[in-house]
Amino acid sequence: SVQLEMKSLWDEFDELGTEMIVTKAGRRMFPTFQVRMFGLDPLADFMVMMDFVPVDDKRYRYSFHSSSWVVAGKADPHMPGRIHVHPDSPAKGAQWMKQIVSFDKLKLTNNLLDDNGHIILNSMHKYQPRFHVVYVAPKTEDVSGTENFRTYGFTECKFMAVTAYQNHRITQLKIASNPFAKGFRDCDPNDCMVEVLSHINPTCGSRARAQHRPSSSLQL
Amino acid sequence: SVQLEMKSLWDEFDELGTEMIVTKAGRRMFPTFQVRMFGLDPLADFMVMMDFVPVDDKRYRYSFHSSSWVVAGKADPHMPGRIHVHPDSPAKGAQWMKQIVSFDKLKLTNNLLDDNGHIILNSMHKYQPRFHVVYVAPKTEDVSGTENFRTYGFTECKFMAVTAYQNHRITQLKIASNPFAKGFRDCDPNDCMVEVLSHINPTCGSRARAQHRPSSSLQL
DNA sequence: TTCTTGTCACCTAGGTGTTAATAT
DNA sequence: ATATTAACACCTAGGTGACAAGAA
Repeated sequence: SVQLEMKSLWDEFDELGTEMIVTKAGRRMFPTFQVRMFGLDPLADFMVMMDFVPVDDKRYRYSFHSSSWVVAGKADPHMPGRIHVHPDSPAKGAQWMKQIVSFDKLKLTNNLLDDNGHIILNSMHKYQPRFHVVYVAPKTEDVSGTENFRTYGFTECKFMAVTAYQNHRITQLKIASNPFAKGFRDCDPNDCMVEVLSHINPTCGSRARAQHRPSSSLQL
Repeated sequence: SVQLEMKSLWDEFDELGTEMIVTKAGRRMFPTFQVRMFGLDPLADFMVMMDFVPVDDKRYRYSFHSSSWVVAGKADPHMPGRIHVHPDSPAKGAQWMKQIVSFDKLKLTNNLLDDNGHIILNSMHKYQPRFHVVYVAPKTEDVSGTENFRTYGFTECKFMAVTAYQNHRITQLKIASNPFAKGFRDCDPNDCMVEVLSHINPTCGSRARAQHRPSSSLQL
């Protein structure tokens, strides 16, 4: 079985409507997709991978008037989705289970001609991440006719691919929870979103940036 | 067969008497040990690893008077040396051959109780790096009695383990050639050791640091 | 209008030799 | 004397959203 790591953070994003940036060069996901794995044969070899499936056949746009996503037509054509194989693959079951499996090298792009092996997505379309475990049979073993892989879907990880954030609350939650965005936090180091980030161990040591408009202070 | 990468740089250090820093937390080697591999079976699995053997049974100290290393007694007891397995192991021959194999995760320590898996060395002792390729036989194959590994020694990579640099010329060559030490270069960005570093692609964009004593300017 | 792109200041994360203090 | 340690300024390398300019 598989357990999503940082589930409470994913849920918090999901309630607002998660957005993930896609860029030409490739952008990491935040939150990072991470899982704990259980019940594997410790001595057998497994490949571990992710892919992304369209949630529906629609194209969306963000209505700032209603602060919500609205359907904007039929989906653009979906190419067959790429698969991101975890770089530690293949490895023994014991190896996968002894630590959190993190897909922090995975990047999302909107470049249809990408040749960096990144995941290609259409902006303004909705996707859901999937997780796959593939059993690597020894050459001596006959696996024809037996199910040698398993797929896990995570609905709480669904997101809209965007080139720029649409929902301002998503932006603020990213800033509040992603350490690399610490430079955009406008709060005191000692009084900093502790309740919202209780699941992260928040070291908010940034000084406020005066250039921000004060009206954008955190209100989630 | 195996070819040492950056051999000209290694030779340059070797002529001065290479020194490598060892610390409690672990220190990377510079130059980094990197090789190109040839002639492997592309479809077979191999493990690739390094270890370090004492060059002799002596302890040294640096004589500043003669600017050279002199014997300071019998070697301290050598523990059985640890082996650093390249993190990409195991992998197919094709994988190893298609790019430079770099041991940039390898760290040297003088902490006899190290539990980070670093290579433990005695300071003021001389060592030589070795490179090993181990053939991983399929379970069906009988390899008893056959040589299933090969070892390569690199005399031009021998070095003295130290906790602080002794030979000032080594310090200067490290500063001149290691990008992470760029902050200690005291030269113009446009006129910067190009002849010494011709094998590195020197981007020497650092401003001079006034606090250095000018007498230490590069004279290799 | 709506969406995308490139540049930027500001971070995280970690690899350098220096230096002063400490150990042996 | 000689060798080691720990804190430090200064780098490399790369992940953030903001912003202005450009494209559709």
